[in-house]
Amino acid sequence: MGRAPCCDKTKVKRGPWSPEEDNTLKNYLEKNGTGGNWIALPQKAGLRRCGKSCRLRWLNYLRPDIKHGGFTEEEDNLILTLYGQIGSRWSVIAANLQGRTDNDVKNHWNTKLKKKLLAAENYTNLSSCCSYNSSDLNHKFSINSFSRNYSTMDSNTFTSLVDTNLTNPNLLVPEMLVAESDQLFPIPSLMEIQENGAIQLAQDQEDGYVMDFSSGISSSYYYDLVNDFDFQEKFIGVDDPNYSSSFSNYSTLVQLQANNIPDIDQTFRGFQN
DNA sequence: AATATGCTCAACCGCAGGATT
DNA sequence: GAATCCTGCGGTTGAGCATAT
Repeated sequence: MGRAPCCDKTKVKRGPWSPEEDNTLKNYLEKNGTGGNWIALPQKAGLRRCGKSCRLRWLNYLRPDIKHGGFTEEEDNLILTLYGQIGSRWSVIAANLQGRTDNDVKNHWNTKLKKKLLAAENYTNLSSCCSYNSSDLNHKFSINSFSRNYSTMDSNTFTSLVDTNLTNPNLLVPEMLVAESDQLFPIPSLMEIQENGAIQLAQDQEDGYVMDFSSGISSSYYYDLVNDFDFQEKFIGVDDPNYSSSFSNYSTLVQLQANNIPDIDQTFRGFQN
């Protein structure tokens, strides 16, 4: 047996809402609320609309706390970050952006951000696939390492890929790991990070933690720490010719990310040398 | 100026899943 | 426990506007 339709489509109006309909719906909801039943609402409010349509119109357009207008750079960065972590769960992403609806975020993604990301990924080449095992630490890592050629990427595109505002507290930077060709360099220990600070470490380890191919391809990475030492690759910074001081940019990001770890001891427990 | 093409975003659709009967 | 109702969600569509040819 199929589902009964939510309303009789021959008897309801469809398509764009008129200002009069908007006023009717807004006035009704401000006075009475939804009454816990969107299906019955249009009849009570005197609208020839489907309940689902009323709900959508209210949630996506008429609500007083809706933010209309273009997305800021900060919002773009947050969407990109969250999409990388949870995918197309627009309602969850929208919940992190005050005044934005899932529909807004989804539209923005489909029309702007997806293209931005695809353009960026055209610069992405798989360079190697490595694994790092440490019996001392009793943990195993399996890491896919990618290198990206940013040499021709404009700085706006580059900036849009980096969560410079660090708005998501779940983002962690437990390690820096850099590969040169297929070789992996050691991951700095917690002790080293605590004693020297991430900036100092990055500056001290120019040859170890930053790839610098003569071809112009260079990259650095940080990793999310998720679910019991399961690492997810994230991008942090590059040696980009468009940046006069790209290495200091990278170091700053590492430091900011390190500061953002709420409980570094807890994060690294079991990891230390 | 006319037409084609691309872009934006409001609105719709169908499904999943929780609540209710 | 099954059937039905209702809400919320993500995917998709298409009208209207902007820009290119």
